[in-house]
Amino acid sequence: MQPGGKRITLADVAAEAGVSVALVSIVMRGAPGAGAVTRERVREVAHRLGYRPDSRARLLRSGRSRLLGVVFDVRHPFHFDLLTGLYAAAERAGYQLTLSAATARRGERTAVGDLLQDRCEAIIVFGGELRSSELASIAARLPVIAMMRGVRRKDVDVVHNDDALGSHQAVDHLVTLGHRRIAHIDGAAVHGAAERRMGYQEAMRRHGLDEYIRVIPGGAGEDDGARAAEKLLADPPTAVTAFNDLGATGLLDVLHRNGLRVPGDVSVVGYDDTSLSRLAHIDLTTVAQDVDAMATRAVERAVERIEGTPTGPRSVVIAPRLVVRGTSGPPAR
Amino acid sequence: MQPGGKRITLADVAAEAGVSVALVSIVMRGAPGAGAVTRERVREVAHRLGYRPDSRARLLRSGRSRLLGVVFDVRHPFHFDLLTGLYAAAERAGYQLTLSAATARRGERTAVGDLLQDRCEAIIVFGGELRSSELASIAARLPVIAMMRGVRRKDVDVVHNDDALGSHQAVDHLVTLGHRRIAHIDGAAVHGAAERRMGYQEAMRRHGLDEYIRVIPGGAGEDDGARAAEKLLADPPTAVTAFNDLGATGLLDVLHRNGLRVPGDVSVVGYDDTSLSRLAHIDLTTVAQDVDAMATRAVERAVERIEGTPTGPRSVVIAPRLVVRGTSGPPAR
DNA sequence: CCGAAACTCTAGAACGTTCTAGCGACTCCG
DNA sequence: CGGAGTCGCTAGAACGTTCTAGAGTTTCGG
Repeated sequence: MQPGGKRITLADVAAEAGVSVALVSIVMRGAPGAGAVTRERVREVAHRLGYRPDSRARLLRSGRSRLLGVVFDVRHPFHFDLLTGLYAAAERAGYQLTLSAATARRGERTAVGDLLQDRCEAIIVFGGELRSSELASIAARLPVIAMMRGVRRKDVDVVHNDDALGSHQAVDHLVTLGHRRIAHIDGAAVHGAAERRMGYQEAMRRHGLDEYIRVIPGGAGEDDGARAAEKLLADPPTAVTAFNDLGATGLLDVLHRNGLRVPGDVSVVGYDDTSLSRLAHIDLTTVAQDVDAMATRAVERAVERIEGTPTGPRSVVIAPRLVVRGTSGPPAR
Repeated sequence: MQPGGKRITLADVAAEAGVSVALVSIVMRGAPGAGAVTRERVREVAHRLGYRPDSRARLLRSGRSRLLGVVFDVRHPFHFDLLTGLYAAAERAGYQLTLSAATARRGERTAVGDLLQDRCEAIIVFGGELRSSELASIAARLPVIAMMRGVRRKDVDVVHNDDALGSHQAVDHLVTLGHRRIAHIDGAAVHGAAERRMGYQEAMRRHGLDEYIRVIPGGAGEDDGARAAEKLLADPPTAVTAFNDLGATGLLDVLHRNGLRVPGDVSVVGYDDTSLSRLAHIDLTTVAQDVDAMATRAVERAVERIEGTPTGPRSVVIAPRLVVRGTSGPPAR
C-alpha cells in the first residue's frame, strides 16, 4: 500500500456523509431501504473519496462470492477465444470470473489449487491434464464443469463440441467436392482425438468409402502434423482431415516444400478455427467450435448447479460448423 | 456450495483436534509457537478433513494480500508468453497473481476495475489501451507497472523492451547480409511503433544508408502488413523490417502471391517472436523480447514499491535479441 | 530450589463487509 | 385521534482468518 494511501472503507464514507455504515452498504449495493436524497449524497461522497468495495470482505460475510473459477492453458490459442465468450456469459448470469492459468512451468493441478482458496462457487476447467478421478474429488466440494474433454464420472458436468459430427462435416465437404481418397491425421491420446477419428471413419463408411479409410498417427503439435505428412508423401491422398489446425499447418508446410499444391493436388481441412487458420497466409478450411454457445452453456450449467436447480443432462454437446477457406477444392482430374 | 458440502474452517479443524483456533492458524502458517507433536497432529487432522485456507478471510485480517493484479489482452499472443514468465517471477518473490483479461467485448478499463476490488497490492498492465492519466490516477492508490508501453507520468513504473535497439539489430543483421535498400513497415499509433521506426531510421543513417530510408504506413494487424506490402510491390526493396510479426505475416503472404521469393528476392524481419513466427510454415526471422527478464523486472519493481524499499529508476529497459530464421538471407545479385 | 527465561498454548479483538432486528417518525384509514 | 403500516435509518452480530497479550508449564543457571 502506498505510504499515505490508506484504503477507503465504508466507515470512512459513513463518517464523511454523517450516516451509519449499514446505510452506506445499502446504498452501495443498491438495496432498498434508503431515501432518495441520502442515497444521492452518499453516492457523491463515496465517489469523491474514491471508495471501492472490498470484494473479499463482502463475500466473507455474505457467503456467496458469485465467482466462477476458470482454469485455462496459455499454450492453447483456442482457450483465449473461449475466455472471451465466458466473460460475456458470466456477466449475463451475474457472476464474475477468476482466472488461473496453466503454463509450461505451472500445471493444472497448481492452477486449480489456487482457485480453491479463492472461494469461487464453481470451477470450469478447459484443459485435459487432470485425471477424471482428480476432477471428481474436486467435484465433491464444489461443482466442476469440464470443457472440451470427456470425463468418466457422473459428478462432473461436461460441455464439449461434437467432435464426431465435426469430422462428418469435414468428410462430407470433401466428398461433395469429389474426393474419395481422404486420409485422417490422428491426435493420439489428446482429448477429442478418438471421437474425431471415429467420426472420420463413420463418415467414410457412410459414403461407401471403406476401402479409402487411412488413419495416420499424429498428435497435438505442428511437428506431429509434419511427421504425419512425411508418411503420406509416398502415396498422397487427394485430401486430408487433420486432428487440429496446428497439425494441419505442419502438414501444409511439408506439402509445399515437396511441391504439392494446395488445394490443387491435396485439400486440407483443420479443426478448431484458431486465429492461425484465419491468416491470409494459411487460409485454412477448418471445423469451428461454437465458442459462444459452449461458453454460455458452461456458465449455465455452473449456475444451475450452484443454485441447486434440478439439473438437466450432465453432458452438453454443441454442434460445430464447417468454415470453408482456401485449402479445400475439387480434386485434380 | 454443494448441498451437504459445508466449507471446512479453522474452527472445524480446531474442534476435531481438540486445540484452539489460534493454534491451528499457527500450524497452518508454519509460524513459530507450536510443539512438534501437536503440530503434526493438527496437520494430520487438517489434511484428513480436507481443510483449505480461505484466502479472503486471511487477507482481510492481515491487510496484506501478497497479490499482484495483472491485466492482459486475450487478443495478443505475446501476452501469454509474458504470463508464463510472470507466474514464475511472482512465485519466486512470494506473491500470487490474479488475472483480469481484456477481450474484444471487455475493455482494459473494466479489467482494471475488477482488479481494484480484489485488494491486490500492485497492478501490472500489459496493454496500451489506457491513457497515461488514467494509469496515473490508479497509481495514486497503489503501485502501477506498465509493460510494453511508455507512460508520461512519474508515478507509474515502466518495464519495456528497447524497441529502438531491436530495430538496430534487425537493420544491422540485414546490412551484414549485404542489403542496402531496406524498408520499414510502421506500426502507426501502437505503443512502441514510434521507437521502432526511429530506431530503424537511426540504424540506416549509422550505416550511411540515408537515401534508402523508406517508411511505409502500417498498423498492428496482418491486414495492415498486407496493405503496406501492396504499396511496396511497384518498387520492391531487397529487405523489409516490420513493426511486428503479424504485419510481417501479412507481408509474406502478399509477396508470395505476387511471385516474389523470400528470402531470395526480399528478406523479411518481424518483431516479437510470437509463436506464429516459429511455425515451420512461416519461419520468420524476428526480434525477440526477453520475456523472462521483463517479467522478473516487473515483479521486482512491483515488490520494491509495495514494500517501500527506496526504488531505483522508474523505467526499466530490457535489451531484445535477434532470432535468425528462414526469412532473411543475402540479397539477389 | 528459586526466580527468570523459554516454551506451548488460548482468549478475544480486529479486518470490511452484509444482514437481522428493531427503533423512531411519518402516513393513512376508520 | 389512535393503531397499523410504511419508510428511513442504525446497532451490533456475524463471516474465517491473523495477531496481540498473556496464562500455564517446563527448563535452567546459579
